[in-house]
Amino acid sequence: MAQIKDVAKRAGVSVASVSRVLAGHTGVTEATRQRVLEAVQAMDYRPDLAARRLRSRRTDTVGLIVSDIRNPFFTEVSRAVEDMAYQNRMRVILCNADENPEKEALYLDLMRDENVSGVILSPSLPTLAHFRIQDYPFPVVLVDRCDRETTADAVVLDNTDSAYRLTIHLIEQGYRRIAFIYGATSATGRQRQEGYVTAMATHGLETLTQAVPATVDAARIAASELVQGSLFPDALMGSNGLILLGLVEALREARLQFPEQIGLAGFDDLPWTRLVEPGITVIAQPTYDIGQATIELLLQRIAHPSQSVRRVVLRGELRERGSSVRRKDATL
Amino acid sequence: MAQIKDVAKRAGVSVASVSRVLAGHTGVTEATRQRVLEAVQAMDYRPDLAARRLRSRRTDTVGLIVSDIRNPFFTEVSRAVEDMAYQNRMRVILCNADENPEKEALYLDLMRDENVSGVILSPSLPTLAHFRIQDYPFPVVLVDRCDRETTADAVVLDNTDSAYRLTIHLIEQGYRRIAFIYGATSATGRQRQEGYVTAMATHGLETLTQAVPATVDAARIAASELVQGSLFPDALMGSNGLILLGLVEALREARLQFPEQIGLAGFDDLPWTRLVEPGITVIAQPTYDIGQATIELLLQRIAHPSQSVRRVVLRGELRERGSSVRRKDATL
DNA sequence: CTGTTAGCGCCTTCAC
DNA sequence: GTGAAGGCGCTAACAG
Repeated sequence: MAQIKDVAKRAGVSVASVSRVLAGHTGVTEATRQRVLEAVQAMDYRPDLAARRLRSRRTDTVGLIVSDIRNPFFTEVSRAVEDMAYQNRMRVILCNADENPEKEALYLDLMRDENVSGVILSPSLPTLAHFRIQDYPFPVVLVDRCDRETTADAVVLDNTDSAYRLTIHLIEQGYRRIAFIYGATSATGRQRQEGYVTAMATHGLETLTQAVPATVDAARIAASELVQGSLFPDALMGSNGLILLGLVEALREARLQFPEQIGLAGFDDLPWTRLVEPGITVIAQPTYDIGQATIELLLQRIAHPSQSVRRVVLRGELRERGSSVRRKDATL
Repeated sequence: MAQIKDVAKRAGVSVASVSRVLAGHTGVTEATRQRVLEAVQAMDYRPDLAARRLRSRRTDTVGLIVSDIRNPFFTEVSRAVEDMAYQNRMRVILCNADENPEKEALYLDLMRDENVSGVILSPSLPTLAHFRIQDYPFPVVLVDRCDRETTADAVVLDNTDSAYRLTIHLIEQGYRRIAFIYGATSATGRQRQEGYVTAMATHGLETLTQAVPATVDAARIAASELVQGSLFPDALMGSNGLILLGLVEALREARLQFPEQIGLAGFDDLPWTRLVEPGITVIAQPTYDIGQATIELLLQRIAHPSQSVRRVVLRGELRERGSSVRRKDATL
């Protein structure tokens, strides 16, 4: 492997000049610049990143800690982060916390060891509860999940408002006993539940909520009990794509047709929500945009460590489909 | 930040001893070992990875270059890789090539710059065609995609055989004019197409194949033309989950019911294939196992650079569902 | 504008 | 068994 001094020798300059040219510093004669670049090219010189990182004390690396990589929401966010990061000459270290606070802590610790330039994190509820930005030696931008109280850069959906609009939609379609099944491990689920509660209260309706671990199976089991119990909901709402999937499975098992026998709506416009007849009404999240906004916020923060804390809130879009059409016997 | 010399000072030993203890070397008195560990603990000392990497010339980092992170197959593979890698004290650098050979080349180059310990790659067809393991200064294990000719460690599905079995299943169910729509950018698609062709030939049936870019939209458009054209297929097969999704969309648009009006089957047992009535017949891939086997192979290769090349072939599992049930008018 | 040089923090011979 | 010392390859401060 060619080293910087080999390049310097070949170009007939000092290592400092080579370094300067490669760093894009000004104050180098065009002539030397050319000679250096030529030598670099000829020798296929590649700076040793370990050495550079040791010397410069920066890694140009972003840590991405997602709650659950299997959730298509996070997949798409990761894709956006990855795209933008490499465009900005940054590496991405991927970590999947599997909704496990201990793993989150472990990975955050690892990020410290790695001396990353910054971290993107979608914290679980326990982590978020104790989260203080000043506990970390690197900038952190939260994505998807954050509290009103959290003092940190963040990019989130308008969760409460979106859930409110979705609930109102169901109410307007004539549903009354609407049950809300939501993920207990995230701030997002809770905020969406708040929106649901507010909407129900506005119309003087009783609420019916159920917190579950954010998995398909947990949602399926909870929904099964709900529809077969004595509470007789006339519509089901799920707080995210995985939970919504569990609800559909439960309704299939119970042989309940939607919207004829029970209404259905949820979050995340996943491909299958259009394919399951007659289509499922959802709030679509601008997932790629969320990821993009997050990495942009992080890059800005890295560039300007002391700029004021920002929160970017993106709007969810209601996509009405067959699963929530007006009940024949509805009376408003 | 505490450094190794601070720890040494506090423990009353030399930096060499600290280094030895931390590296788990033998030949250190239990007494000094204890004093060092105590000091490390007390000072919350963390070795500087950049320095360690420069000095040791190894990064303990794995590069993961997937074709398309949105494909749930690769999501699950990534999850397994990530799990196992961190369990083995390795970092994972994530790269999403988006089925783009240029991006693949770019990322492979980047892996070289990063001096990674090894790379996991799911190559596009062009990359695979020119792929020679000796062109890279690090071990590479291929995942999901590889040719018969490729001389490299690899973990793949029994693509040809699985496709053969799936096709035979359709034939046995009475389908005759079976069309196969497959991803043109991967060896996988082509191998599955071979299995289809073999199965059709076995029964003296005419083949009907269509290569498309491996995206939902491309598959949808191709399928639309196919079912509305003059070739009148009586069944459709898709070579992976994204393509299968496109096929379903096309059938919906054309208002063709499966299995009544047309049979349907494909690859990848995604959640929605059970939910789309009456369920879609698929070959299920052991995705997590594939990922796990891949990283294990890579770790072995890193440990034993000169061990013989290995190929791990995992078996796909046929899951029969309603979309391929026997046609009423079938005559074998 | 260019070159010389002193480290960045750690590991690892090599003596003792 | 332990310590002293020389780099790993690069950047940046300083001097010219």
